[in-house]
Amino acid sequence: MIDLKLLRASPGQVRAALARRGDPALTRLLDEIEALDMKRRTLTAQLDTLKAERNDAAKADALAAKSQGGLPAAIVAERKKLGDRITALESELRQIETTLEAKALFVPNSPLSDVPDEVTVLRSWGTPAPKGGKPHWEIAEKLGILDLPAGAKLAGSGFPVLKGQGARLARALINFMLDLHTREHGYTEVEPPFLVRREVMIGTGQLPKFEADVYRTTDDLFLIPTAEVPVTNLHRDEILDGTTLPVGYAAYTPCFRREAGAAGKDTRGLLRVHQFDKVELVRFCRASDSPAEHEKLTGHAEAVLRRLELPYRVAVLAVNDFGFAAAKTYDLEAWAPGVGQWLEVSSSSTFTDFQARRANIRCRSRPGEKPEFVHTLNASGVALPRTIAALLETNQQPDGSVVIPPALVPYVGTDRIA
RNA sequence: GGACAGGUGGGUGAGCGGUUGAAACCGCCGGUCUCGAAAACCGGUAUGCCCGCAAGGGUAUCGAGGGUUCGAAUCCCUCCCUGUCCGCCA
Repeated sequence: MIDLKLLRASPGQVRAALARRGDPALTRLLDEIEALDMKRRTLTAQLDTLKAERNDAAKADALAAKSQGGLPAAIVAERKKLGDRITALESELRQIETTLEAKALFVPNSPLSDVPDEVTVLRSWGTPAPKGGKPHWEIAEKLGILDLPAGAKLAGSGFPVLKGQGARLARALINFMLDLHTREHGYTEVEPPFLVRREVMIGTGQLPKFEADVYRTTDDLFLIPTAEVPVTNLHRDEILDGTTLPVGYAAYTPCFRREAGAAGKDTRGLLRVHQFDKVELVRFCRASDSPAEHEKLTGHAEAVLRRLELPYRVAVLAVNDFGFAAAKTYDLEAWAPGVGQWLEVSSSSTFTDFQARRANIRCRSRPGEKPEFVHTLNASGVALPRTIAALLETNQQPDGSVVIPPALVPYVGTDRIA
């Protein structure tokens, strides 16, 4: 949520930062917001004066009513007039505030100043295998661990079915990742609801703008597109004790996304699906700590790929290329030699106070101090389908079998899927 | 799903339609006392918005949103949530 006070205090600065996102419609939106904010303040001032008048009168009337057993009709009429005026102005104000909020919810987060104009690869790890070999869907189909037609029969395209060692592999990855993050990175494991209320989706920024991308149930609950949604909102409307920050949560959930993608190369196999599993990392910290926290968080996601011995690279996304709510995003891309692509298996973002404002998550550094908004961050740690794709393609053998990386062997229960 | 009972500040818990942001207790912070601590005592302890450089002032908030009224924590309506019993069920 945009900071209206900041917009008021330094409109030039706010506009310049948002302009980098390259959306020309934003300027007009900000104009409207500024005008509404102005109206709101004028009206609020008027109303407060009238209400002060009413409160003073009510106190006097209370005494009079008690001693005289009632109020003169003239007084009652006068008070009623004042009351009616207040009611009228209040409904006007309410309408302005509703409109203002509706518009404000469509303003994206301001990118941090160190976000580049072009996507930039920052570092890479491991030695990518030469492009070649089979794509993961061919490997998996041959091994009988992936059944795309079965998924299509049940729910349509984009709903893969994992079978046998494939299902086992998915479960192994989930357990491996959760163990890593909870035991070595200090995260608290959470299993949240997979359906959430509308306001929860608004809190993290999926709504109101991206309603078309998410699934909604008939009783107005939404299937989570990521665990970020329920886990970040865990602390909505709270004032956290600043001395306990930062805190981190790790959550496994399925994720549901409609995002209608055209059929074709990118939608083949496991690369883009409507339902997938993911272990998500969410962190809450004080504002001053968030840049360092973002690096730490990204490192936690990287650790997964290193343990799995999957070559990857880290890129900082360009200013016009990352999500609505994010202020800065790193993508982790694992190399998949079969399809010959770097696959985005994790996105690591800092949201500064954008989500905290929407979800009203604050902290107090010391008792008695004014509460301030926390900063929220999250990263996939990591998403399963593309990781499985990279894993299968990287470790495929000439005989069609797939070698399991040592870190995963105890979880899969075998060192090779054949 | 059906029937009741409830939702008050960090917690417990009072509150007749009228100077109630709200008693009391607990907790927390500061102070006195002490070599230090405990105990005791004293004081302070919500958040948003608006005005103001500040000091401060105004206003709103008793689950949420509407309504009645000169005036609502208190009355009415809708919704949300919690508890208990019944039904159903992994």
